[in-house]
This record gives sequence, structure tokens and C-alpha cells, in this order.
Amino acid sequence: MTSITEVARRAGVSTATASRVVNDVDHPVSEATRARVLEAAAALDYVPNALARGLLKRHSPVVGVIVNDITDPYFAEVVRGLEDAASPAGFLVIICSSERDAERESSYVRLLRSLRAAGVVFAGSGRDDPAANEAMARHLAAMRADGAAVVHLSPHAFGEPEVTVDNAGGMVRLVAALVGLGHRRIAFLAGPASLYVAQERLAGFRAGLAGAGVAIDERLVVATAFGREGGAAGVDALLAGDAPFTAIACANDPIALGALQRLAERGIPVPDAVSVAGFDDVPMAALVAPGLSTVRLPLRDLGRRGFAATERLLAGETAAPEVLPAEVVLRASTGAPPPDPLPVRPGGATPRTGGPSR
Amino acid sequence: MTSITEVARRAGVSTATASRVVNDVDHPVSEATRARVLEAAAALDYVPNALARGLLKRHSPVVGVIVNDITDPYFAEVVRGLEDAASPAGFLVIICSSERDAERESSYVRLLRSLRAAGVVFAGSGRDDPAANEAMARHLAAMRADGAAVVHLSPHAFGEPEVTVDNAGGMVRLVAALVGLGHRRIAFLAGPASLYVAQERLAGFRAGLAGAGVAIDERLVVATAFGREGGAAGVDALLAGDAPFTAIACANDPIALGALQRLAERGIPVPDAVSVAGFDDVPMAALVAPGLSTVRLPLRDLGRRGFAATERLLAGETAAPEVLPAEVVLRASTGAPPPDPLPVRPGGATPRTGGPSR
DNA sequence: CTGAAAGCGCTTACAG
DNA sequence: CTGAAAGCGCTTACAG
Repeated sequence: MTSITEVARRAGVSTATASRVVNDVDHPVSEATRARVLEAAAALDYVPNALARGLLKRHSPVVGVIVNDITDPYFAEVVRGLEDAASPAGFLVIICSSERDAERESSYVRLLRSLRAAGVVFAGSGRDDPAANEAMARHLAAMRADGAAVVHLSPHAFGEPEVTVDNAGGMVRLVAALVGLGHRRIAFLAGPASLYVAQERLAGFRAGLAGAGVAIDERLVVATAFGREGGAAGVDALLAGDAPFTAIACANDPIALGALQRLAERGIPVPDAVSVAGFDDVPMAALVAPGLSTVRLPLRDLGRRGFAATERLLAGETAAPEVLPAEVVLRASTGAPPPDPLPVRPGGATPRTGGPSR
Repeated sequence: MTSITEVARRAGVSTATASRVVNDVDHPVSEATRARVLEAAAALDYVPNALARGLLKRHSPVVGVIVNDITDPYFAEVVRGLEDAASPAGFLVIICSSERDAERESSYVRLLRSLRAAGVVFAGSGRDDPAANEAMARHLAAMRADGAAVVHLSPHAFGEPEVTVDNAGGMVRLVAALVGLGHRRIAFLAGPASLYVAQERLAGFRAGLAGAGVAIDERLVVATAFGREGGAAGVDALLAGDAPFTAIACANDPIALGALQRLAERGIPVPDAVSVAGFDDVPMAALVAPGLSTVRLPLRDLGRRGFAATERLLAGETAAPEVLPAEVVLRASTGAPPPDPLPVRPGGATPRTGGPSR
């Protein structure tokens, strides 16, 4: 690779002048000199060394993004938005699939620090895990002290996220839509209790029910994994329980997709016997049959704004928290409640309505 | 951030010694000295500066991966495999969604060169585009000359890919499976003719038919876009044509998914009226109804081996081309041919079999 | 308008 | 076993 020294020599100027020209810096350079340098750079296929530049500037033109798993469409969308904003600004995006594992997350952040990344964006939710959070806090403090940007796109252990989506509000409106269809006994497959985003969505579920004046039956709130297997297990649990329900709201789309699949396996028609709704609006939601009712999140925009927040932080500005809207999308998986709620008892009767205190 | 100078000072040694210890280099260091350096590094939260190191070594510990679009599940899988292999080796993965645009691709590769990436992996197929290929060839020659690795995971303009999947063979076996079900009039939604991977799959389609002794009807081979919209348009074209068919093979899963959707919209039952098969086995293929018959590609493994090839190239070894197997997966979207092939004419009759020369 | 020189943080031949 | 010093490729105050 040719260096600026060679460009300077070919143009017959100092490296200082060559540097000023190729970086288009605000410093007077005669037109003739400028032209000679540009000609030399082009002739030598000069590509500046970002490593040398970064060594001086303390940062490299890259931002890392920590996701659970890049094959999860939720994160792929966010990363794409981030990339679309970063690349015109000359920043490259480093993908870090942590599987929500504290070790992996920490090892990625260390690698990012070592590369002197200009920023790190946490796309996914934090967990209620004091030990892991404390270790991460040290890393992040060091990055910030060094002038790097730290951006969160989901709720996490320390303060407000710089940019996020309206998880609670979206869930409130989804519950309102189900109540509007006539549902009163709505189950909730809640995801993992330790994940902050799941907590927000559960809070939205409770608030939605309260707002509609519907009492909550705690037996219908079941903690699950955050994937399809969680939805299948959740359906099994609800069906094995004795609390009646006519609809299932889920903390995210994979859970809902798993629920749909298990209901189909058990021969329970959706939405005739039970309505199902998800959250996120991943591409698959529109393609399954019946189409999944869900809450659409502006994920690509979330990524774009995440990079904008990174740039603001880098410029020393303070980023006011942004909350992006979440919109209910009704498809074929939701409808009016059936005359008899699930679960069906062996005798054919459905269990009586009743609270956990009964 | 603390530098090695500070670590050395705290340990009371030279930076040379400190460097040898923290890098665990093969050079004798007394145990006592080693312990002091390690203690100092830990106390100061020392994270080596990969920029400074890279400046010396000519490369940074990153590899770029050029994909069409990271939100496409095909590429997300490959990238995940690449990442899983790269990260234990201390390499970070930079994601570059080029949208198969020569400008974007070139601008990403320039950024990668500027960062002195140790390697660039082209995950997607090359195009038959002489101008773009020539410009890219210059970039890649420069990278190789500088000792960086260049790896292709799909057919491209210059020579064999270092690692790839058996596109033609997989398609041959898929066609054989359709013929085994009784199909003789098989349509092919071929993707874009300029994309090398589409060319390979089309070649496999022809070879599969020839191998089964079935004559090809060129009217049934239709060029399409590589996404769902291509599948929908392809179905419309076949239905508007006058060549009978009982099955539709597609150059990839998105095309097949689009075909399925359009057939459903037009009230044509699958597989009763027509069988449909895809290629890739993206996660969605198993979840749609009916489940999509397709060809499974070991995409994660492709990514992993792509990184292994990168490491070999970096070590100065020459990577012998690898071709990974492709396996037919039959689901519910394929079955026996119907008594009357599509398309149905207004009068209810199907057009007669006949070649384009008629 | 132009350039000489210092210095970012590291590694490594070389000397001892 | 240890260290002094050069040099990777850049940018930028400083001097002219």
C-alpha cells in the first residue's frame, strides 16, 4: 500500500501539505499544489491508513453493535438501519452476537476497546444480573472516559436508553385492541422475567388491562423463553391450567409463532377457538397462516437513530432520549372470542372463571 | 486508556519486556518479572491498542464480509458462522450490505482497505458485469499484494470460490425428487440471469432434467428477480403462458415463498394443483403452510469455513477449494402431479403439450 | 502558502 | 534475562 510519504514525494511537497490536501482540511493550499497532490494520490491508488490516523485521533472509524443474534430478524433490521446511517459517514459496523451471555458480551466489548471503536451500540435489552452489569459498567466507563460513545436501544441497568421504542405503550394499545374485539380473559406469554424489555411489555399488558377496567388473572401470566420454544411451552402450560382464556398476547413474535405452531399441532383453530397476538412485526409475521396480529416497531429507524445518537455523543453533545412509536397491526390471528373459552376439560366443560385467591 | 508505557513503568521494566509478557511472546522472561507485569496490567485495566499494533503488523484484526443484505436470512446465517469462527481467534467481523450495487461494494472495500482489514469475504454471488468486476479486481489485487486474504463463498468473476456450496448438484437432486414424484413438466423461476449463482442453479435444473431423460420446455424457464416479488411475477407469467406445468422449481426460497403466496391469492391449491420447491432452506421455509420443500444449505458452516480459509490465506498457505453438500428436504409443498396440469384455460381445458418451435 | 519535527502506542531486531 | 531505539503512517502546532 502506498503511504502519504510516497504521495508527497511524487507531488514534490511535504507530507504535511499532502495530508492537508487529501483530507481537504481548512488550511490554505495553492491550487497548483493541490492539483499535483490529487494527481499523485490517484496515480498511486492512495488509500489513507485509518490505523495511523486512529492512533493519533484516539478512535477508529468503526462502531460495534451488540446483539443477541444477528440471525434474529429483529436484530438484523436494527443492524441494517445502523449500517445505512454509519456508512455514508465513513463508519464501519462491527457485528457482535453475544447470545445474551455476559462472558461473550464482555469479550466483545474488550475487543472493541482494543480496536478503539468510536462507539458501541447495545441493540438488545439488558438483564437483571448485578454481577454482569457491574463488570460491564467498568468497561463502559473506560470507553466514555476515552471519548467513545455508548448507546443503548433498549432498557438496561443504568438509566434511560438514548433511543428506544415504546414497548409499554404498544402493548397497552394491543391489549385495548383485543378488548375491543370482545376479549376479557387474555393470557400473556411473558418472556424471561429477568429481561428488562420483557418487564416493560408485561407492564404494558397490566396497564392495558387496567385501563380497560378488566381484572387480571395472574394464573394467565406465564414466564417463558424468548423464542418459539417458549411459545409452545407456554401454550402447553395454559392448556394444562385451569384458568379460562380466549386470547393469548405474547411478549414477542417468536413466542407467538411458537404458540401458533403448537396450537395447530393440538388441533385448536386460530382465531376461532383462541386469538393470538405477537410483538415486533418480524417479516415472518405477515407470511404465516393465519397472519399474525402484532405490534410494528420501526426497527430500521431505531438503528439509524442509534447511529445519529452515536454521532451526537462523539461531538460532545448530550443526546436527549428518544422513544419511537409502536403501532398495532391486526391480521387474521385475532378475532372475536369464542362462546366457550379454553382450556376444554375432559368432560367438555370449560373451567369456571376465578382469581388465584379463590 | 492506559498504554504499555504506563504498565511498564508501574512494573518497573522496559516497554519491550512489558510487551513480551502481555503478548505471551516466545522470549525468555523471568517469572518474577512476568508476574509484576501481569499485576500492573490488571491493576491498570490495560487493553492493548490494536491500532498501534496493526500499524506495525500491516493489518488490523478485523475481517469484512460483503453481503447483499444482512436482513436476508441467507446472509445472516453465513455471517453468524463467520463470526463464530472469527471471534475465538480474536477477529472482529465488519458487516457490509452492498445491495449488489457496484458503487456500494467498491466503497465498502475501500473503507476496509483503509482500515487495513486482514481479510474480506464475499458471501454473495458475483454478477456478470465487466466494468464493476474490473474495478473490483484492482482493489482485490492491492489487498492481496498487501498480504490480506480475499475469500469468495459463491461463484464470481475470477476463478473458483475458496469455499462454496453445491448449487448445481443440489438442484439436480431436487429435480430428481420432483421427477420421482411423477412430474414431467416442471417450470423454473430462475432468478436474474446475470447472477452467477442463478446460472449455476439453472444449469443444475437443466442437468437434472436431462439426467432423468425429460425434455425441457424453454417456455417454462422464466427469469425473475431474486426476491418474493420475483416469485409472484413468475407465477403470473407461467399462468398467462400456454405451456402446461405441474410443478415449479425456484432458484431460491424467497422466489418460492412469493410463488406460494401468489398461488394462494389466486386460489390455486398447493400441492394439489401444483407442486412448489425452493432452494436454501431459510428458517421461514419450515414455518409457512404448506411447508416448503427445498434444498438445505449448510450456511453457518459455509461462514465458519470461510473464516478458516481466511486464516489459511493469512498464514501464506493456499486454500484448496471446498464444496459443501446440499441436501434435498421434502415438505408439504410438493406431491404427486394433478391429473390436469396448469394453466387452466377459460374453457376449462389445459393447453396441449408442445415445444416453443410449434 | 509551505515544511520540519514531534508524537500517537506498539513490536522487534540488536546489543548486552 | 533485560532494555534502548527505530520505525509503522499519519496529523498538527509551530515557525517561517
